[in-house]
Amino acid sequence: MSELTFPTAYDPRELEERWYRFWQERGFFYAEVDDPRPKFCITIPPPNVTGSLHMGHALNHTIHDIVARYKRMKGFNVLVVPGTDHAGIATQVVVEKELAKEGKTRHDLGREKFLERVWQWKEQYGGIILQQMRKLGCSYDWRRERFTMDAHYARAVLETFIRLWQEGLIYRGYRIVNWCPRCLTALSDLEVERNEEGEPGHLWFIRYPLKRDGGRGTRDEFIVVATTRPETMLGDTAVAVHPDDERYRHLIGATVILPLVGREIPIIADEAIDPEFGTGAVKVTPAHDPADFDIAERHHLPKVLVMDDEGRMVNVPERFNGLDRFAAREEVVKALQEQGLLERVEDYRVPLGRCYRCDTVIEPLMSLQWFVRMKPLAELALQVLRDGKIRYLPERFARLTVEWLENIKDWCISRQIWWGHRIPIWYCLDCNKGKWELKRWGSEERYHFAEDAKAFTAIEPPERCPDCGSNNLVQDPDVLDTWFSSAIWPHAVLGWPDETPELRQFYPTDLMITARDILYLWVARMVMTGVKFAGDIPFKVVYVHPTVLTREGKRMSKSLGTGIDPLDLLDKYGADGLRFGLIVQAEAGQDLRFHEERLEMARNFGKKLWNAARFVVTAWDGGRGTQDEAENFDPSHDLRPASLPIRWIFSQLHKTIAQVNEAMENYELADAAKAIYNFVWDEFCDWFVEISKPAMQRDEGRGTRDEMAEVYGRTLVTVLETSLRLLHPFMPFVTEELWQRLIAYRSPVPDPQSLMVAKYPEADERFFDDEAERQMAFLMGLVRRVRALRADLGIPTAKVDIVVACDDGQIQQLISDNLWWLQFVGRIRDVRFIRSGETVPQAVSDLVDSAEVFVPLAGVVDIGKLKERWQKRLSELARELDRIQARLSNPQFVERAPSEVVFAEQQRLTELRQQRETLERRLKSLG
RNA sequence: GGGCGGUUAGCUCAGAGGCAGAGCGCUUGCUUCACGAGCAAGAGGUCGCAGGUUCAAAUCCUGCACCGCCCACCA
Repeated sequence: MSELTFPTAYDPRELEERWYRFWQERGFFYAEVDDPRPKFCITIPPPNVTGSLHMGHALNHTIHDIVARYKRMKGFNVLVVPGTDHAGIATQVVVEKELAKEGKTRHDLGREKFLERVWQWKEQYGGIILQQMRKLGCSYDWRRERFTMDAHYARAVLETFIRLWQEGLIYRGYRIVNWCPRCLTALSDLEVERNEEGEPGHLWFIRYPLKRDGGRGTRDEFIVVATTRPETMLGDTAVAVHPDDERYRHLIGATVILPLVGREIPIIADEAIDPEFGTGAVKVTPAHDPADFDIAERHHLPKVLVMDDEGRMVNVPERFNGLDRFAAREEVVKALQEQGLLERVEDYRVPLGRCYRCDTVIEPLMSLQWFVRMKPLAELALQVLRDGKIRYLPERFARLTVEWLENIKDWCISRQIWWGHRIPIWYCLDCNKGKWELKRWGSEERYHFAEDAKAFTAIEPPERCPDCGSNNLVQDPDVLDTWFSSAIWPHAVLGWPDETPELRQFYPTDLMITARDILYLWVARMVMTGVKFAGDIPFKVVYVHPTVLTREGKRMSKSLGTGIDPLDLLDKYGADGLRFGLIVQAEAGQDLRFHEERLEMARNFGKKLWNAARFVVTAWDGGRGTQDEAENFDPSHDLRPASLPIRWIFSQLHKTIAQVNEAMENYELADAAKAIYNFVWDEFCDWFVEISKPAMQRDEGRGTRDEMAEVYGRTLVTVLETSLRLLHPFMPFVTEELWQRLIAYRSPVPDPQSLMVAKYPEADERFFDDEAERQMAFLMGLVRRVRALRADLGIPTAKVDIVVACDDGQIQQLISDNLWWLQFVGRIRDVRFIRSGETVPQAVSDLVDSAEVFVPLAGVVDIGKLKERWQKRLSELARELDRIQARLSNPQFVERAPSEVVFAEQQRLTELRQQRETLERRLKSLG
């Protein structure tokens, strides 16, 4: 019956869909707050709603789900909270592109209609990536899915803003920000991409004429400054030199006439100037350069803005007015040339910033923005990190985060876009008379309030001004940086600011699994807000997983065409194949050069398991194997003298279990996966299953139910069942399928339970059996030697009689006791023993430890080949002997090395000498 | 400019003082009754370079080279 219903083909796709539905329907993914078991909680890094699963996500969620399933089987009440991020700029850009296809811009719709449109888009496409995670097998609590703009979440965001505001940690002011002239918004420093070597550009050397009647009595006509952005000179308000620079000391305090503009500006001295660079004299453009802004603050210089939001020149002479920044650059250079003020031009690599969303060159620009004062927040994070309250894996990232926090700068949180959490700040038009102006900005009427305008916060839109009662209120038009809302993710998804049971039960979370690139952008900020607002660290462990690279070591990127779509891989190898193939190449702290071959290996492993299970189920129908049986397998009772292989496989199994558990506890997932792979394939399939075949044989008058068949059958089931539980977190689908077949197969009522909620194997040291391992190693060595002799000498496959030369009665006994399976796996008919040193005519031999095994020669054999083989072995022996002898004859070694090392070497020396002797004799006999 | 990581078989990577490993690839043989996506037997390595510590170094220390990443206001 079983033979009929166990399909020969392993088809991942069909069974994966089936089992996911099964798990989902039975509610195995859900965690309840009143579950008495210890909790284990993870909040996933919310992917952008615009996203589709890429290789980074695939790895990230493979790790998430392996850990979740492992902990669940370990008896934890596991909660994984899924969700998505509204991804302000990214999403707005996507929807704008959609509009562009209809020939519209967002201004054609206006703010409100546009937002409606974005919501529509989000409802339609925002869940795609979470669907893809389900295909991967993710066992998350989908009832608790969150979105960073859910009503409740939005309230948490505003609450956070207001609390920071009340503590004076939020301020509004003019600063140089990273301005994207395409997105028309400010960006934080972390949202700007910089190329290490800079980008090709020029360094222009410009002559600034000194004012003649400056009263300094100098004969210099010019001071020469160098710049990479000549167009900004139109906004210069000073020239700066280093105070100790001998070349310019006499000019400090002099006045220059700013070319093309005619403005008189001073020459000042500032320590920040590097005399080595360029000419040592710097043009100071306070409104367009962060360093110059600081200089201007120190010297009370005016700040002249010469560019608008879209990067066009304003407040400049007619010739340049309205020109785009790059056109203006050419025009300025031309004008300077005309006036003979351009001294020279050098090629130069310019350090440029680019918008992380649209790659447009960032313009550093003075702008009125909202900022968070970060020092006090960073201090909180530093404290918990220095106290080691959060463990980073690999550990070095904790130190890097500390260093980043120590040098933290204020965070620009306002964005001039529409999609996002609108800043909960209102202004009263009446109280702020004279401090505002109304400007048209696309479709919007924008009120621009002065830096010192009075503002107040409110969660709900307020009716009246708290000061004057006026209802002429205007909300700040800006929205918050997306990362401001994701910074509160762990506590906000659990219900903060309300004191929900979820928050009480699951916070702090236990693990944060993330890639390196958002360690500062996101992870560090969660630590700050978690400690500040939720009163505790947001997670106990940060697991930083490798970045997935192409096989050439390049970044995977859609635009470069170097990306690989995990969905294709899912189709090709199944979720189990993708998961296992990915995790075995994910070595901690090391970037991952993705190799599809590994997925092939993983899929092959799935098939290997499938076939092994098919063998076990069809070869032995003696009863149901259960987890209970696996747990209660009593070695002292079940392991009879004829069952060395059983003692051996249990020893190996439990050592593997110990190894896997240890690796899992340290999050060394690749090591755990490889340990299971090696055990299942090399030990269970290649040896134990083969050995069990003669034990299970039903003919030759032994009947089908004799004791031996029974013990081997039960062992096969037990070991396989345990292996499936071990492997389940890595390959959840195929293991569930096989486990159900193995366990629930013959039950008339379908078993409602699942491998998902079975107990994860624990090592039982009673099964560790070094003696069995040693004896098996010898016997396996014997089989390998016999096979190798046959393979090398082309001896046909028919069974042969072998002869073993050995004086050790125990070894003879060992071989005799196990001959029943040695015959099968070694294709041996019978064995005969002789004294060591004796020889057998018409036979070839090889050494197994101190024994020698002879295989008869059938007919002609290539003596040359045989000689070659022995000579090679002899020279290996000689090399090894030399090494040991040299070592042992070194008195320093004998004296200083630990005695057990010395002893082991002496043992080995004796053994090798004996082997050499035998080999030399064999060689001589060949003539 | 500062910091971090890497360099081990043809490829991708483990190994962290005491006999150099895995997967893939390669060679040879195999209709062995679970599996050819398999089985069996093999070949293949001055552990980046140069010094040092040690009885003993892929492994620890110093320096160098090359590759990759992060941070930084040299205009």
